[in-house]
Amino acid sequence: MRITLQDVASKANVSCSTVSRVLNGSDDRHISESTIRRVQEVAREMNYHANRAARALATGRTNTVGLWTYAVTPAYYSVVIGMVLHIVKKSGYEVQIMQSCQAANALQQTNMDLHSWPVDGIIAFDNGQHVEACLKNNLVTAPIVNMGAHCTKQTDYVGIDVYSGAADAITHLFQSGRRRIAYMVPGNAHVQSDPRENAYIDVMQRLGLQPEYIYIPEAYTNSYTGFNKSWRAHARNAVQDYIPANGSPDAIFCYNDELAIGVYRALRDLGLRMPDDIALVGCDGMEETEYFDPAISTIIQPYEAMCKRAWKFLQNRIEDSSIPQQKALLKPKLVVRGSSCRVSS
Amino acid sequence: MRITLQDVASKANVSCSTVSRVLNGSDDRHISESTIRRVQEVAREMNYHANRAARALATGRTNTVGLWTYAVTPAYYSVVIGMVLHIVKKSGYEVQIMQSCQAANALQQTNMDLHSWPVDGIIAFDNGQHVEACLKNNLVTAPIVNMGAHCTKQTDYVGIDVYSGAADAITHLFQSGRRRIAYMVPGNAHVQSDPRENAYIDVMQRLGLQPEYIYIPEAYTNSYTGFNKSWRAHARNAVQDYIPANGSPDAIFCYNDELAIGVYRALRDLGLRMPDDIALVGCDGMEETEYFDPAISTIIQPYEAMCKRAWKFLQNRIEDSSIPQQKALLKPKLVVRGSSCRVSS
DNA sequence: CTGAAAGCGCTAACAT
DNA sequence: ATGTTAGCGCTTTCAG
Repeated sequence: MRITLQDVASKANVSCSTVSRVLNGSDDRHISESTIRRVQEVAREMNYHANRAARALATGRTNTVGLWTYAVTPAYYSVVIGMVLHIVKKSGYEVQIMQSCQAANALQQTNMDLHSWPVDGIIAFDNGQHVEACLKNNLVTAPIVNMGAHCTKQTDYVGIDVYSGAADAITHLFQSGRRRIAYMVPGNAHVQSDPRENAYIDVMQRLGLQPEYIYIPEAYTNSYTGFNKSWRAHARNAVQDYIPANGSPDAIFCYNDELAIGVYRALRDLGLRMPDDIALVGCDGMEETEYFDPAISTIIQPYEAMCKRAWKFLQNRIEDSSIPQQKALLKPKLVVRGSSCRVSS
Repeated sequence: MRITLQDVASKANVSCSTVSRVLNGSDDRHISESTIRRVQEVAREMNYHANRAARALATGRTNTVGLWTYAVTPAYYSVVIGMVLHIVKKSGYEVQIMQSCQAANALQQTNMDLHSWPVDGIIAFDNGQHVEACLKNNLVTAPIVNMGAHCTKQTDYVGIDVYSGAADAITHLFQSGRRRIAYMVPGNAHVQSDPRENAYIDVMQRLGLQPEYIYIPEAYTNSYTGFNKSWRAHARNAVQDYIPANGSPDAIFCYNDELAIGVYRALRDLGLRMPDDIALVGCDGMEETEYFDPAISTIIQPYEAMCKRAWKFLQNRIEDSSIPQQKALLKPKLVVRGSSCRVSS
């Protein structure tokens, strides 16, 4: 069977408390060098590893952090998930992924998850509203760090200033001569009061231009799992319908890169050339945007820095819950490519 | 604090064993209808949820399954991960993701993971070799179901017959007049004895054609995490170097779609037209392949069926470890698009 | 510096 | 049909 603390203790001729102390490196107690060495050696040669369940029961801490994400899809979500797994596991924690995209019962689901296997802390990615709802309903006792473009300010957070990135994008389009600049956005609830959209509205107004929306029906984007048809397909369909009916804008700025890729394909379908006939800018910095021809302009988000910072914040908070609120705001970066500008490709 | 079984028991005026029995629905015991109803009601109104750590300690089962994957990246890995999470969580299990891509210490890492929080079972995706290594070293006691194109036959498995898909692809290229058909493949260890490659070798030989390889250096693909430059970039570079030096093949068949996308871009860089000058076929069925222009031909894998089947197999095995080996082999499907054929797009 | 013992919340014999 | 009790493997007072 599995090796227990007792097994190690017997073999090393000490009590299990001693083994526990050695292996956890408790500082307050002094243990003789020789005992330490002996115990460590025995533990290693027996290939001993503490049973986390038992430890969790004894300490009340699970050494697990929850990762809240809207979905797990081959887009920026998975980039962030991969990074968080990598970073957090290095610190000896496990990661438990919770998807909040089953919109209808998200709260209830979260409630279950939280109660069944209490986590020591939560990293929430782009889920400000969900976080606020959980807080309001007293669902969570574990500390939360919120990160991404849609952060609540009620917790520690590592935000990304998408507003500035989006403003840069609109300005760039204007400066390269575009006037009819449309914004493509999913109509679903989880993106209410989106900074990209606010930037779009503000900058368009300042420039004296008329906002123009291309919507993706809420129904399509509301329950996005690996099983569904993706946002790309819906974006493609939307543009295929929209442009013949309304004529072509000079530029389309998209809520994210998945949509931009769908739009890209629709424009090719319709025989419109980028950047000559129409300019295209996405958002998020998904790597594949660079592989289209022309490459698709986008707003690159500093995901790695964001994840590392968030985990640092969470560790601080777990260690001492009384520290003042931790805040950071990272800047994304507009990358102009061939889809919106004749210069580069 | 958290609600315990005892709290519920007190409030319902029963013992905790009764509560436990009611909530777990033990069949062998009979409990009065009224008690059942009362306990359930109290539990619900107190928002009681069992502590998994305590349960795990008592039962020796964690209600957690390990998901072994090579990496977490915005490619087919994340499609599969999203599906597994979805499917497995619905059965009340937690999922613990383990990445085996840190090649050097994969075994050691796995060893640690396995011992620290024992899982009830493991779903291993595309990791046959790693699975075999773990088996050989007696690292695993939990049952394993291996799924994907690289399965070991030593466990229950849900394989995908990529050999046939790849053979179809080569045949298709030949039939549309291609003769110099190159195969692009990463040179790293985790794909030794790959069915695609075997199919390539066999079919080329049968057709009397000379195999031709475009390699991606092992160093690049060996430690693929979210932090690294992706395979796409390496594929692009490889082709940018290869074709000027060796002239252009009539067709390139790629180990996966990420590579195909990199190749796509390199061909555009070099001014080569698809499908006129050269044909391109990828493998895996990543959705974005459809959004390039021309759309990239690929081999679509039945991921959803695979995941569901694998979980079924694992549940069977967990329930009764003595059942005979469970095997399934699913067929992928070649999808011919504009990158390899003038007809469709 | 080390050991003994209580207890974390739950399940599963074993009683009744 | 329900209650009592003995652990599961670990941490952590409290003794010594």
